[in-house]
Amino acid sequence: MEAPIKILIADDEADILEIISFHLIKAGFEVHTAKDGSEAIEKANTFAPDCIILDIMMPKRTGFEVCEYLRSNSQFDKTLIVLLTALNDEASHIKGLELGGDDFITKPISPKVLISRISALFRRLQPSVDQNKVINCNDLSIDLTQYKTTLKGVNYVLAKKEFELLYLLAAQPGRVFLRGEILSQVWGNDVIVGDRTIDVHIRKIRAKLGIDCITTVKGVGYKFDY
Amino acid sequence: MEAPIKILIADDEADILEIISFHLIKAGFEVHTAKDGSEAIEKANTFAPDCIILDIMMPKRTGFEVCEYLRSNSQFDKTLIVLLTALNDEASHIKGLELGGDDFITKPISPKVLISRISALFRRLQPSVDQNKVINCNDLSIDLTQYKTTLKGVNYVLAKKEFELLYLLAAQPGRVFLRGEILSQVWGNDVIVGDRTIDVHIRKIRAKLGIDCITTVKGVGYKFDY
DNA sequence: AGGTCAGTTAACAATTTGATAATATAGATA
DNA sequence: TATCTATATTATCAAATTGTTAACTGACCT
Repeated sequence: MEAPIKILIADDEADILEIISFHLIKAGFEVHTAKDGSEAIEKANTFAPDCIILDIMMPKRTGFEVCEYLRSNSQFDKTLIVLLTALNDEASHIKGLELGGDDFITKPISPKVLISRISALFRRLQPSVDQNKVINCNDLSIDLTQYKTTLKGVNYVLAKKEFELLYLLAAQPGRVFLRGEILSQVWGNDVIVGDRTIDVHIRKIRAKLGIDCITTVKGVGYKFDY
Repeated sequence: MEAPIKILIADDEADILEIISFHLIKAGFEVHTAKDGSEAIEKANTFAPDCIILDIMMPKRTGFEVCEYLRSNSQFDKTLIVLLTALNDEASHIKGLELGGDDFITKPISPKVLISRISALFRRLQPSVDQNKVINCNDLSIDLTQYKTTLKGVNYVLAKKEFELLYLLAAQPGRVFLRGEILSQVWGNDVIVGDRTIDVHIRKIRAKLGIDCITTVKGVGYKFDY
């Protein structure tokens, strides 16, 4: 199971927060709330949500201001921003999108429509995420460009060979890699190392991650199975 | 100059076709039109547009049917689909998005809003190489135009090479840069400098900023992580 | 001429990694 | 069960890699 998508909702009307939260949670999202613009920025930094729903008319900072702040901060590059407003005003609509908003929805909002629209946005966002050689399997994520391995959101530091070995196996889950294949892929054809070397690295991966994601196929090789 | 973005509009009302075409062309898009669902499919195949705007109520085939056809065809995976309708009906709205539509807009349509929304969709679709010369990450700001680095509002003076190195890494937070990449990006391909040079500069950056924003990935390279 | 500073390098320390050997264990087979 | 084989485990050491410091060079300024 993958980590749930995190959504932050910011609105000063408690009723709206409540009803939208309810529906989003029911739809399987992890939801956080904020009651004004400042709190929205605070919680955005704390929770690193995947999507932020901002009411435009809010105390302390307007939705526009929050949007502008988020878009000037590269850590929120991939964060979807949905703006809400009671007034169906063309200028606001355009301004919201120009400030970097991804969607602009006019109240009254139908929760179902809101969820549909958010889902549509995520559907589009997804492909750009795994373009950078990330393997996702259940709650395990292996990112080649970042040399980063996370399990249930927690980061595990693997050494170079360990990482390359895990990445090789995980790239084709279930497929058995012969020892020879592993040697030539991870160590290269000219390097000669003993057979036990693979075992030791496999062991280190299993120990570090604490899960049994690599299965031994006796007399044949290893496979990723998780 | 890049090739213009191609948009196909399908609507049975000639007025609407005309007015939207006019505005889209003025906004720099290449526009094709279709007056019913069948023609839309035909022209989609011929012109391979980047975006297709579909009225739902059309002769021969409805916008829903066209949308469904396009989405069942992998060559249109990356094609944006925007659905238009005169009736603000929640069920249609949801249906349109569930069929794979990227946006759903209710008539009457403001051409400016339509263009804003389409632009917002393209902004997300194209992993735009950040033209922004200022990188902001948490309380750290790196301004290329001013060669200025501030942390929590305090200015830190980095030397040229230090700055360029930090800027390179921070431009893609999390991504590991190989030593070779760093050398060719910061020092240039022809310059030959010793191995320790990078380390020493990294060290100076870490010392000056006083924060651990650069992570070493042993045997691989360095990454910005803050 | 003297001083300062960025950039580089050399030398060495500190650390991490990888490979091996030795031993233990599990699984299969007779 | 005894035996054999393949793998698991552990400890150890060598090698690779990076961190750190200080010294050197040349540019630029006074």
